[in-house]
Amino acid sequence: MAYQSAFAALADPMRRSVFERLMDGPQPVGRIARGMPVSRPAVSQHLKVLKEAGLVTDRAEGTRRVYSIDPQGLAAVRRYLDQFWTEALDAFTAEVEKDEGERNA
Amino acid sequence: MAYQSAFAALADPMRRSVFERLMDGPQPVGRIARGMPVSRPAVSQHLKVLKEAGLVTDRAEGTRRVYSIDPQGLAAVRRYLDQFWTEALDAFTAEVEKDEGERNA
DNA sequence: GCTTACCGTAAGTGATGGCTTACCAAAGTG
DNA sequence: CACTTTGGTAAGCCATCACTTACGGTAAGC
Repeated sequence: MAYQSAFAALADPMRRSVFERLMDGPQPVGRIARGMPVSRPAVSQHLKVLKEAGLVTDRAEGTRRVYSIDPQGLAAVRRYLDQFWTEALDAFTAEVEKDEGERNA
Repeated sequence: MAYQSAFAALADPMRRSVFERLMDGPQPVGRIARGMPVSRPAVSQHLKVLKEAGLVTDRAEGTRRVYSIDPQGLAAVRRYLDQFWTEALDAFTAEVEKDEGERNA
């Protein structure tokens, strides 16, 4: 249902980096920002976008905010792609079979 | 391997519309553009981006160019997401179980 | 209470990107 | 050959966006 914002969120390379960092498990903003080529506020803004896209969740832990990956957004994108999968793949292989490898680009 | 450009390509709503139109099967540019709120050159530009992202392929048919969905780009995005799937989902459910529903957003 | 650490937000700026119109090339049709 | 159809490309414009610095607000430590 929110695959639209999820795509937009994952389109930016830096924001993907932020997202991928969370693969190592939940982390506070400061830790995520450390070692990144952009400022901490920039990371905060990226996290906000990711959160609105349902790709991450945050929880307060003292003065820190710990972010973790939210499977919800991932699931939305996955569903969107799967919607194409059979449909498009059928049409594609049908095309390929029709003119059996006379084209390759 | 080209999930990067695929995400960027699918981030734009209008470009997604172009892409989704191909679900009805391979179509020439003119047919795709007809009924769309943007000009035909705009559609051409979108198709170029989609092509470079490995999401569509084109073949010449007389003076027309017929575009179809290319599963290759879809597969790349799918693999990228799956890479998170287990990893992130494990971490997530682990977190959820740890503080068993005391937080909800 | 004061200071420090942590983080979100506001404002401003430079770059990216999607759109339009205009133009050009190629393939069919008389 | 002239004419039409089809579609890719160039140039220019305007909106969006990612980044920076500056600021404010809250929780912990002394």
